Amino acid sequence: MSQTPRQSAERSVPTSADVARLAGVSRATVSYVLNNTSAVRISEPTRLRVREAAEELGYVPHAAARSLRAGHTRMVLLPTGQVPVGPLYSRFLNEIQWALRRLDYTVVQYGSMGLDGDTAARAWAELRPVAVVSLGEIALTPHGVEVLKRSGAKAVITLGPRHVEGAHSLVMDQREVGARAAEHLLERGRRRIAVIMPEEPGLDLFSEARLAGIRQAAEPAGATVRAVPLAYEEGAAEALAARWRQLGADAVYAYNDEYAMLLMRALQDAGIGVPDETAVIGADDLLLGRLLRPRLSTVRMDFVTGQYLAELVDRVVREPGGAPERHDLMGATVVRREST
Amino acid sequence: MSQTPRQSAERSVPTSADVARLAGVSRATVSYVLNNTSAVRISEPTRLRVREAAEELGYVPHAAARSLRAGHTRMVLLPTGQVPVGPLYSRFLNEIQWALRRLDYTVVQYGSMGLDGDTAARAWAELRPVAVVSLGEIALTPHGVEVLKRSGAKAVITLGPRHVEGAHSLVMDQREVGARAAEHLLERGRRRIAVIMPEEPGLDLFSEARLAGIRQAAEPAGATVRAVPLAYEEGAAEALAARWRQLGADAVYAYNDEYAMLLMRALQDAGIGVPDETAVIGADDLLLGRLLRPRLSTVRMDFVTGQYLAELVDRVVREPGGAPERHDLMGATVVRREST
DNA sequence: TTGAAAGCGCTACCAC
DNA sequence: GTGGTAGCGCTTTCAA
Repeated sequence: MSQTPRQSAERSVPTSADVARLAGVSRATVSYVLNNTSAVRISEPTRLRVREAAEELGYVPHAAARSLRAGHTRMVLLPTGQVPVGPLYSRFLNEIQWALRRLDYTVVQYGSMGLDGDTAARAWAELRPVAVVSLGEIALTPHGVEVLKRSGAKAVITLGPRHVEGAHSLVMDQREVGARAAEHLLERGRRRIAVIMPEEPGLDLFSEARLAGIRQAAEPAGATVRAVPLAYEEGAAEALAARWRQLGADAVYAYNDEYAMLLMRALQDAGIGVPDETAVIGADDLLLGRLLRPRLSTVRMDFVTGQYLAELVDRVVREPGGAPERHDLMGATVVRREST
Repeated sequence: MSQTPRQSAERSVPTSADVARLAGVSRATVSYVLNNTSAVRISEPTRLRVREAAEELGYVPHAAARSLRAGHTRMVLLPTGQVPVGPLYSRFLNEIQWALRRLDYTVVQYGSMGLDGDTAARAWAELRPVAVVSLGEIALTPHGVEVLKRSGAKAVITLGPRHVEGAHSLVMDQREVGARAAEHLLERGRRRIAVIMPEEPGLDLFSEARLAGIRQAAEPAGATVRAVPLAYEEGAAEALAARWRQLGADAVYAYNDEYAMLLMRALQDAGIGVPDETAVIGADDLLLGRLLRPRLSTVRMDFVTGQYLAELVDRVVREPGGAPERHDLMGATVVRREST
């Protein structure tokens, strides 16, 4: 045996060979029984003996060995990056897991914080997933997609602001969010728009795109747009509110409802009238946004459902031939409440 | 070849044998070079040839094959259940992933929604993780722990309300949270306590324990405790507020700050004074709780850090002999603000 | 310095 | 009905 011996003290992990020995049958038979292989008929007494032996030993099949032999896996890899972006995202994550499990895939989230796109892609490829669904937190490059496909991934699906060469991309153009917000603010007669940029890491992909959308919509109309960084802390919001009038803004788009609420409270405490002096709008339509007064206006996104995405994964896995598709699907609508 | 041939159309996944062939060396040499095996000296020209060949083919090693050969993995499994319970939890999840990655473990989150404890344990065991850190969303049984250990898991660590036989348990007794809240309310002269129980699934383990803690602290002191279900929706909160006076409560503990804020707003809109008529206290010390007026009182938990837990995992993996330990570590303190 | 070969656990082909 | 066995991709011992 070329392998170093196991630590003698502990009983070693039972294999199908152990089950076979205990049941007095061959490993093949064990495999047939435990997998209910229909192509082969095993007598009832034998089945029983095998099952009992497996039970007694606490046998659990070795997924790696199985997939090595099979030449493929049913693993769908969901890379996760920084902190989940919000409740919307969490809900989506749950949905897709549910839906994929129902389609008999094994869903594995793989934390990839601090890895750049190509390093991450390599790490994912080592696991030989049948599909990778990148939720846009890690920037997947065309090269990364290529690596994954070469490693056997049938489906590489990205959900994010941009199309990625070679992958099926669900393009959610976050600029839409900014554009809708800007149009709304313009309509309300505002011309000097501040845009809150979260200082927390990992949100850049979203916040930059939303800012760009605002610029595109507002500047041609003669409005000014100014990016203002803000950390998600009470003190930071207070400090910003204290110098708010110097900014000379008559409206603010605040990345999402959480930042918007934080800022709105600080503005109010500093004696700045909302919406009279400054209109405030967020995004994501969180329930909490309805609790402050005035109620927070927001931009709601029509997020793709997990069910839809799971079905897409399954379709592409079964029919990998199809050319990479690009779906543009982000729709965004303003929910006007009292803060604008 | 007993395996069904690959689809002829697609180029098959490159293996180390392909690399060896292209570089004109043996598979052994490829392995030495790519793993920088120090026990063996390979000439620089050979190294280069191997590296180039690997690069050209886009070779990525097969993790399953590697761990099958090695007889063990560096995978730490983090089962995830329902929706993350809150921002506290998300932060913790990130921390532990970071810390474990630094210790050279591969962190994998495995969605286990809708599986009961033992089924889930079996599914986890198939992956042969070196450690499992159960965050208490899935109820791990002593039998489940046994299955995992038999499958080679060196460390099984649970973080939850109860100790689990055979595992290292970090016992966070959520009753503490309820007890602190109750003591605080009693101290403020309240005697009829309502306890909001979320109707959303997956929170029972926490909410029930917190309720029990309130009962233990309040009832001996002559206060009454009444559980009141509430869905996380504006309408539900409104309806509850409308019949609030019939409940005859002078204080409410609302599971966490989000439910507390939702309810507090509804109470205020219904003309019920907070804290005069009804005191409101939440839990988790969310930033958002400081935005409403009156500011929300809350119970803050001293959560174990991800760093600490990662080090525990590593220690147990390296020294699996130690007897399962039980650490009681939940501390909870009231943060009094204006709502009580 | 490099190569041949064994074997990790499993499944599926083929022979009995 | 059941068993023998090859071989999935990889690492590592041993021999050359």
